Amino acid sequence: MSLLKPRGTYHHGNLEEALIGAATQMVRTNGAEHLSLRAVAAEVGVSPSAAYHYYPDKDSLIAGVGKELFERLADLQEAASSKFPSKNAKGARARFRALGMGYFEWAVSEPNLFRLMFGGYCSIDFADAQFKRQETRAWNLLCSCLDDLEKYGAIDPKIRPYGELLAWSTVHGASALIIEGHLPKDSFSAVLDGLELMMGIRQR
Amino acid sequence: MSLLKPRGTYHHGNLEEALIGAATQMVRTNGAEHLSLRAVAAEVGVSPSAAYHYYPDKDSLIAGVGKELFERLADLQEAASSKFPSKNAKGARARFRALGMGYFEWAVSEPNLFRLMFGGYCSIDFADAQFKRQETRAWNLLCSCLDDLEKYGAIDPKIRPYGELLAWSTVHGASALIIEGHLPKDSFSAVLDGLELMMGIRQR
DNA sequence: TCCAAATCTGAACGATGTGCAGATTATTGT
DNA sequence: ACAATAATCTGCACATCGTTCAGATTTGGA
Repeated sequence: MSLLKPRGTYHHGNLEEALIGAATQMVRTNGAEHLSLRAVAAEVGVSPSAAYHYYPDKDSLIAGVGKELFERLADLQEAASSKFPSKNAKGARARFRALGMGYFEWAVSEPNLFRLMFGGYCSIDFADAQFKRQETRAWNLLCSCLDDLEKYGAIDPKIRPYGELLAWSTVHGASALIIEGHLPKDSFSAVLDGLELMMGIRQR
Repeated sequence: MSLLKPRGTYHHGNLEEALIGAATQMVRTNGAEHLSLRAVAAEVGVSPSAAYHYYPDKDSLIAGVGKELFERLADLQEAASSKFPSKNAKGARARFRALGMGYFEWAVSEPNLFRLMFGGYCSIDFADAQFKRQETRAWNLLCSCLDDLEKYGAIDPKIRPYGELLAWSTVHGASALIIEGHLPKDSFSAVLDGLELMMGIRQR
């Protein structure tokens, strides 16, 4: 179903999703801080007030965008994850790297969307079931990867309890610092190298 | 010198700094996304246009706030650093922990200011000398701490080359994820424990 | 003392988020 | 098939915002 309302019609037919779609696109290119509700409505071919039937205010619309983005990120992680079978130490290690790299590449390729998710631009209700499910899904991918590494003796067992926390913090921190220009882009692979070294992640 | 212009006067006398001060305070409590140039001017007792004599637009004012905040953070790190002499392994370790804790506590106690600095809200000119100096100052504190740890054999030499990158990324990432509600507040000490463990940072 | 530079005001413009009354279309019950 | 009701959308209005610009006020130097 199209995002733009056919002219001559009164009902859009798909407004809620169309608004999210247009808003996502506009945040993607202009940044969340420059998003205009009126521009989103115009893009979709609808009056500004129409949006208020689905979202009580602009912040809620942005939160809606955010919720969808967490789903996209979890999908990305799942795709990266499923590329590497992880039936042995080598596979688990490749999966770990793919998860980190996927996270970083998402951040670098879509900095405005990444900022929207993690920069305090959107006030998602953290009790929201849909959101919780997506974040848990991504978190579990990381956990099971670490579990595999442990199973194959490919991670320092002393470090294992800190694994999820450290991996996410480090990868997220490096990604954030890089897209904001505080660290050079090419430093990420070094971060990942260092992280694997520190965690005792090795083949075999 | 006061921030509010005495009524009955025409010239403020200290507008540039007063604007930054008022803006900082308002960002601190309301967040950068809700900062109003007009409100800042009113707070200082001046017409909105007056600000344009010192800052070409609102973004520049926010950037000015940001620049000052990086100075404040470097000061904080310096204070935390100088509390721990680092004349031996134990001291160097305490200093490392103080640097990490100081960074985190700053983030947690002033989330809106932290977001302004690192969330893409302010477009600081990274070539700006004043900014560069402050960021370098903080970076050097971390480097010399790691150097000390190395000197006293209190860090895994294999890890040392990745030290600054990993420490900053991890501490920053955990801080950011925590203030945005993605991780519980009390997880930070675990992150720091894990980081020290991973880096082979130990007493003696 | 007088002139130039620095500093600030006031009014104005277009754009924005949001509320509300009412118009238009879809859906449901009979 | 038709009427009543709900869902959806429009148009207008209002306050606020960032920004511009002509001009008022003050300061400092020759």
